[in-house]
Amino acid sequence: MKTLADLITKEMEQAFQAAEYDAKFAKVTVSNRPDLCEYQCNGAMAAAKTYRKAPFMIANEVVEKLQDSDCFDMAEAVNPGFINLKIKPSFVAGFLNDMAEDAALGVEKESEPKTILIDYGGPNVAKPLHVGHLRSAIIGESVKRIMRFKGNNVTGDIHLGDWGYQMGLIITELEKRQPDLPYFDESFEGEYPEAAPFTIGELEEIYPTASAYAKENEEYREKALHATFLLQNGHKGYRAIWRHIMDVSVTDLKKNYKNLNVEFDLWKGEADAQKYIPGMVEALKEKGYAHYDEGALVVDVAEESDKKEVPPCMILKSDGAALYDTTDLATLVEREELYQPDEVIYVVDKRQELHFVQVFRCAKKCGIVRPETDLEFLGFGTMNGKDGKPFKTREGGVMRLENLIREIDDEMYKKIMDNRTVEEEEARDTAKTVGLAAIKYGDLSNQASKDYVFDVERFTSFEGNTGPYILYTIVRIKSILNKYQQEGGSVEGLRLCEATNEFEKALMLETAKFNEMIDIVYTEIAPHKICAYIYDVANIFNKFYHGTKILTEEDEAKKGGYIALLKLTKEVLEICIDLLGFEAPERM
RNA sequence: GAGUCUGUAGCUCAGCUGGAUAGAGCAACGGCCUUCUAAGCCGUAGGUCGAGGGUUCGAAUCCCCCCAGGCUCGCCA
Repeated sequence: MKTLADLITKEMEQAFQAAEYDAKFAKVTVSNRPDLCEYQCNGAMAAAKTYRKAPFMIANEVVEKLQDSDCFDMAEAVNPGFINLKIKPSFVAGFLNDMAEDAALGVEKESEPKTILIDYGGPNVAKPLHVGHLRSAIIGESVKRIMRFKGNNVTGDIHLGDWGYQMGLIITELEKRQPDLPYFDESFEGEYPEAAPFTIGELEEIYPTASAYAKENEEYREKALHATFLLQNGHKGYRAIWRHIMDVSVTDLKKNYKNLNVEFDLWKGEADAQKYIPGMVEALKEKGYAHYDEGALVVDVAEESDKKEVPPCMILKSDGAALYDTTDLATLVEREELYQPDEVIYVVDKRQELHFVQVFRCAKKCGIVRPETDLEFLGFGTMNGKDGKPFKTREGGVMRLENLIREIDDEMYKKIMDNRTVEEEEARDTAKTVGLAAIKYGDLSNQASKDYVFDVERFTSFEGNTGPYILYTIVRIKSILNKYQQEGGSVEGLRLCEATNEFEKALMLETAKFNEMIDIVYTEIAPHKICAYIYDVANIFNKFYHGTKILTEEDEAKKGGYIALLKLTKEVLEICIDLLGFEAPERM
């Protein structure tokens, strides 16, 4: 269904035309002076130049044509040429009743659904998740849900870092510790054990140990590099170890992402792209796109309009090995073959922008993707600590994600136990739900592309513009609706009434902006605007709540209207937080 | 050095395809719980929107220049 702003603009267009002005000046926007009006049109001022006429006169002529509109309660021209508007309560109520009947609350699905692949998460196997992985997961998940809500065919791919030097390091360290394992016996002919020779805990210790040792011991480093080479060239025993690493690590990753309420459709990784590399490299050479430069195989991707030099996309190092560019290109080959996406969105640290510019250009230039494929780089900023520097533990180390979440949950749990008398188990559950909302809202309420400060104290204080405040508002609404039902009322089939006070009107107008807001968020890929919106809704609801007795209202029709408005507000908020990737508890 | 992003209240951030008096939250101060959850509501105080120039009837927003900071700049990912 149309947005409220569109409906109003249409009405305004008719008035402009009736007054013999071009309808293109009729755009109506939300007022920036809520004390004066609800919506406004600035078109008369823009039209003044075209028609060589005072803006105020134009505004007046247009306003005259609006006097018997069934849309506006008030339309007035104000100096220097603003047209100030107030919407008829009946018009808003009608709009909201239509909205309430629609499962998507008035949001239209994409008329031509696209096949979209979102590449996010990007953890490395065998390494614990740390705070650096948080943003990609949170933002990517939200973007996925938004795209999907608009009716697109969306696939989320975790794109594991599961190939390369790190694997060689683990294999080398493992051989050093347990040389008798059959994987290292070149003459071994039997079946390798099914169980992995390490736990996730051991694995997470092996990698950093090996990595540190390789930096000081050249021989060890050479060995690890060689192990990497052997693995990539199909060494049977190393392949078996690799599979163990994958099994153990992916099981653990799934558990961790589940705790974050983040879900991937595909658990593909860099390893899956390897088999596409030889063919791709051959094709690039054959078609003449790639050439050797300083010993490395590269594809030039510089363009004339570049303000700065864009280095070529490197396909093979001078020693013949593949690297980052290669794998990402091969992944695109794979994706094209398996999914033919119309759009691929990369939710990645913004520092990787240049790399993706190179990869995208190369993929387009060499026909790895179709010319019309939309390759989108959604770079996000760094999560900083209170000091404005990248987030660290108190000791200065990298903060593990699990620990961060635990810290927030514990803080949350204390707060719940202090404030309310609830069972311990319920408090634990609620703490998890609210803690996750605090983290996700804290992240998503900032523009993705900017760095932001993750302040544990602030995020656990739960006041003001926070996830918990939003949840608290939803819980309040739920509580009233539940009580209404306990008293024998039914929330189904109720109709919203015309607003009779300013708080109710404000809430209705805000709720009515839902589908317009979603469309903006969708086209701009801007989850933070959902946060801004629900914060407004929550604020306005709380004002309304404060000033209006709902359940004790004696006029039954009016009370029914209130309940219908509450139900709709709750649905709007719940859809929004679902798009952000968290949910509300029943009580808190 | 080049490119790029950022600079808005003490702190953390919105607003940036130009509109009327630049908005929130936190922190500070003062009110509101025998009544639907006080994780709330109401109020007070706090700003030459980094500096300067320009375009415009109108600039935090667009253009130029300068200052400060972050990030990136071919064989790591």
